[in-house]
Amino acid sequence: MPDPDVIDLPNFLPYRLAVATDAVSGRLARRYREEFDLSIPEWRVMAVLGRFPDISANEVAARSAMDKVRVSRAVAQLLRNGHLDRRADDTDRRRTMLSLSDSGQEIYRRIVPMARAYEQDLFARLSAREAEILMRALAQLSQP
Amino acid sequence: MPDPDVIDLPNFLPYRLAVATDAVSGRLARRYREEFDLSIPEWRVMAVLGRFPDISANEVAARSAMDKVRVSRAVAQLLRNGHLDRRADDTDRRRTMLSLSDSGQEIYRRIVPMARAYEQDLFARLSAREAEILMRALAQLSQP
DNA sequence: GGAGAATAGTTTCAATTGAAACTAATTTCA
DNA sequence: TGAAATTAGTTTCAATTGAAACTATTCTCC
Repeated sequence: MPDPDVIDLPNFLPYRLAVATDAVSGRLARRYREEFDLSIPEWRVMAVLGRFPDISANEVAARSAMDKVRVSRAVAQLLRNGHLDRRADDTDRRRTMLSLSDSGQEIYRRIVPMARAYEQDLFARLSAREAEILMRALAQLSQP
Repeated sequence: MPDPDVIDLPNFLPYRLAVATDAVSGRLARRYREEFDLSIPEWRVMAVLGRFPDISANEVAARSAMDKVRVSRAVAQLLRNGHLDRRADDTDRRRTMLSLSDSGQEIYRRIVPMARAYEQDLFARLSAREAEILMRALAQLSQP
């Protein structure tokens, strides 16, 4: 029976979530950086474009849980590094359609198995039932 | 059966974790700021000192999953706002022992029920069994 | 005892971030 | 129409962050 006047940080859900995310994202970020010279925002942009080619920066933002500023900067960096192609949308010249360049596709082809393997290593710490419930619980907690 | 050459970001565990943490921490951070004028690092320092009074900044860092730089800055801000007392350790004058001041205890007394209530709102989205498994899974994922 | 290594905590510096302001283009509707 | 509002995307500005350097003190062990 926990003391109701005190909070034990390691058992406090928001703290535990943050610690788990730091651990999981931190390790992954290091590998993206070391093996592919990508930041997490850059990876997210590539992941979205690998799955949904030829969409606008706005659509990337909507599908990556990032605001347009972060997407804009990640896209700019990926363009500098030659990993994206960008073309103006003829019917709406405010929009620019993005897709992975050849070099971007090459990286994508290599990064996906690595990311999957990392995810599998994480799931290996859990039973199938735990994994399923975890994913469902995270979806619940993500709702506004 | 998912396509093994593509990653679907919304089902990718590290991404889902990050999104859930952003949502949960973001809402909480806003309330700490609006109701108590505290940042998350400042709240963590106070939470640790509420549970373990009179410990050093180093011990706070160890118990709050923050590095010493973040702790140092949070402590400096809390001192500026009068929420902490600091006294030099006589036996080791590098160390300084920290504890909540009267004003800090007053805030702590009010913030704990709010944090608990927020956590309860989160748990209300889950069954008891889901909650238990979630907490266990997060602990597993936090391991190095 | 005292030189060198280790530790507690702070400061500096550069990178990352989001809010707000901005530019350019499109849509709305009077 | 065309003026006002909206939207896509970028830039500016200030705040937050961590790594590395730093200061001050203590510990190690010859």
